[in-house]
Order: sequence, then structure tokens, then C-alpha cells
Amino acid sequence: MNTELILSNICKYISLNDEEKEHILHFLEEEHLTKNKFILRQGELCNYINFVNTGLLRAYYLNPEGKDSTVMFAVPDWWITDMHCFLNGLPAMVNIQVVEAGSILKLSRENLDKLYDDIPKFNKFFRILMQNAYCREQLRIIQNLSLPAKERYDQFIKNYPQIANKVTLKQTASYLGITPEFLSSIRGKMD
Amino acid sequence: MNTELILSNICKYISLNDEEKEHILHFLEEEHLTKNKFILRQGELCNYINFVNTGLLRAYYLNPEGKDSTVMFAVPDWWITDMHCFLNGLPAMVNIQVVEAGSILKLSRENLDKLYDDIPKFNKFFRILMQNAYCREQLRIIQNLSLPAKERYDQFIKNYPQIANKVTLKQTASYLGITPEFLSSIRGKMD
DNA sequence: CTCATTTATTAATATACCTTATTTTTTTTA
DNA sequence: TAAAAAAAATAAGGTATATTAATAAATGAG
Repeated sequence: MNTELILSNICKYISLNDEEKEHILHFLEEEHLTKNKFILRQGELCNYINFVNTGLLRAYYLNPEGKDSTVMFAVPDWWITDMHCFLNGLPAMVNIQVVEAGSILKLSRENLDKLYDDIPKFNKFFRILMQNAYCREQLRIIQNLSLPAKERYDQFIKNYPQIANKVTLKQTASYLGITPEFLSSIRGKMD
Repeated sequence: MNTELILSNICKYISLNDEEKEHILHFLEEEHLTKNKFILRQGELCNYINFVNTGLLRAYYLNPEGKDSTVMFAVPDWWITDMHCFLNGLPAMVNIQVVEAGSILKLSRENLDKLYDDIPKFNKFFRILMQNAYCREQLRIIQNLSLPAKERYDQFIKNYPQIANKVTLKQTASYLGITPEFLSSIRGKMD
């Protein structure tokens, strides 16, 4: 189990001694992921939060008419889950699917709760994680409300180049909230 | 200074003894707000997170072309700030303006940091606040991506009736990401 | 390697939503 | 209470984006 990345991720925000590190690692389950595998499906209980070690994942909502809306992508060093459903033990609203094969470390809600008890400063870590996530989502909302599609696309490739050149045009369009045909035409017009 | 609401807000998630309550209240500054007053303007440093005791506030981004996009409304028992800029000591991206007169309790970044040190479980409180905020924003993104304007409007009045019947049509349209004219026409077609 | 499937491109037509302008209604203020 | 200002409604015409369909390119399964 490759644990360097996740420990450095946590230690960006809180300091841990060796004992605490061991304690955390004990709660993690590794999973290797093949392309297109689902690690979560709409309607299933969402019992894990997942840390990406390698590969690329995508969370998306499929509405009753079959329209696919990408909620987020996750690359190495990112956490991904259906947060609302994970925290409240509810059926997932989104699918999470593997875009590029890799591996994740899974932390269950039960074990996360134990971590809060055993290592109280883990609350601080998770607080900062949630702060960052909230701020990112808020920025995305502002941009979705105030920018036309072409400029949202420009922002996307500027802010997430490592994602932009690994996902399909269709997935990018789904993240931007436009059709693949329209994104294709936007691209065509770029010089 | 009316402190009942904020204490009950905090005690929804963590328990506090009388000493801790006093300690927290000590860090708060009350401010009475007249209608249309700005408590934050784009470009100013955002040094406070604000708890709404009474009244109604609105955070919005004004883009270079003058288009107004509502980021959030805040009613009593809600917290409001420009989170990214508050946390990082940066110039605000949004304006926060009083829609309905009332009063707020302000907590500075410095005092919040002291609270984390003095009462470590305040990290848990803020973690939960951020979790809730993140989940709300994520849901809003999903809805913005997957629903047409009329259905987003229906959701808004269903989920936030106490806000919907206090803000103007113009402000509602700005929250939904459509023009007031188009919202008016949506309303006209409702039976 | 090859056929089947998915993805991307292109183009014509359609529609959700915007812009501008005018009128009516509501709110504010003097 | 009247005048002024702001908000809402209505309508015509315009544009960004969607839909449908057909073709080409890329990817994947056997």
C-alpha cells in the first residue's frame, strides 16, 4: 500500500507523529481500479470517502432524462465521495466512475468517526479540507453564473490542465454544462 | 447583544459549558444594519465571518460588464462571508449587502484562530459548518447543470420559502442565473 | 489486425434565454 | 399625499446553446 501521498496530504495541514500516522493508515483500505469501474452508483449507500493515489475519477449525476452532469473530477492527491450522502449515510445522488485506471485509499464513515475521537486534531484537518472544497464550489458557482460557455472552458483548461488533457470532450462538456456538439464548435473557433 | 441564537447554533454541533460560552461571546462584535448597507465590498479585505441574528443579507458578484450574480442569501441563524477571502486574508470577490434591516454578530479571523486554540472542539463545529456549506453548494451546482430555469425556480421557492418571499424578483433571477425579464415570464406562465 | 463501438466533427434547424424598449405597478421619499 | 424612483410585467427581435442527423476519426474487443 502506497501511503506517502496521503500522509503528505494530511501533514500539509496538521502535524502527526509516527504513532498517529500508523493509527490512520490502519483505518485505510486500498483498492485497485480498472478503467470504467464504478466505485459508487446512484442509489447505493455511500460508505466511503476516497483518496486518489493514482489514476483519475469522475463523479456525475444522471438525471431522469439521461442527461449526464459532471460534479467533479479527482486526480492523485484529491479526495472524492458523495459528501452529503457519505456524511449522512444516505443513498448516493451521483455515480463515481474510473476514467483512468489507478488506485485509491478508502476510509469508511465509521473509521473516520473513530479518527475524530482518537486523534482530535483530525477535526482540524477535515475542517480545512471542507473549507477548500466549499471555496472551490463557490467559485465554480460564480463562474457558472457569470461567464459564457467559452470562458468557462478557458478557465477549466487554465485551472485544471492535468484534468483537461485526460478527459474526453464529452466529459468536459458535461462538467461545463453544455453539449459535446457545442463544445466542439467552441474549440473549432479557437485560434 | 442578543446571544441566544448563536449559542444554540453552535450547540447544535458541540456542547459548551458556561465558561466556554462566555469566552466565545467575548470575541463577537454586534453590528446593526440598515437596509442597503454594504458590510463588504469587492476589493476590500474580508476580515469577518458574520452570523445573522435578524434581517436578510445577500452576497453577490458584479462582473466587469456589470452583471450581478447572487452567490448566497443569509437569513437569521446563518453564517455569511466571502469564505475564500476571509480564510486567506484576501480582497473580497463579492459584495455583501443588507436586503432587510437587522443585526449581525461579527467574528474576526484573528479571534476565530484564537477560538481554535482556546477551545479545540471549535474545529469540530467549524468542520460541520463547512461540510454543510460544501454539500449545499454541490447540490446547487448539480441543479444548475441539470435543470432548466423554471425547475430551478421551483426548487428555490420550495427549499427556501422564507427567502423567496422576501427578496425581489430581480434578486431571485440573479440567484438563478437568468434575467429578471425571463423570470417574470416564467412566473406569468405558472398556473 | 479488423470489425464494432464510442467519440468527435460538422451542419441545419429549433429553442431557451437575452436584449432592448415601453408600460404598469410598487416602493421610497420629500 | 404626491412626486420620484425602483421594480415588475409585457412584447418584439436577437443570440447562445440545444437537438437531430450524418460523417469521420479514434478506440477497444475479439
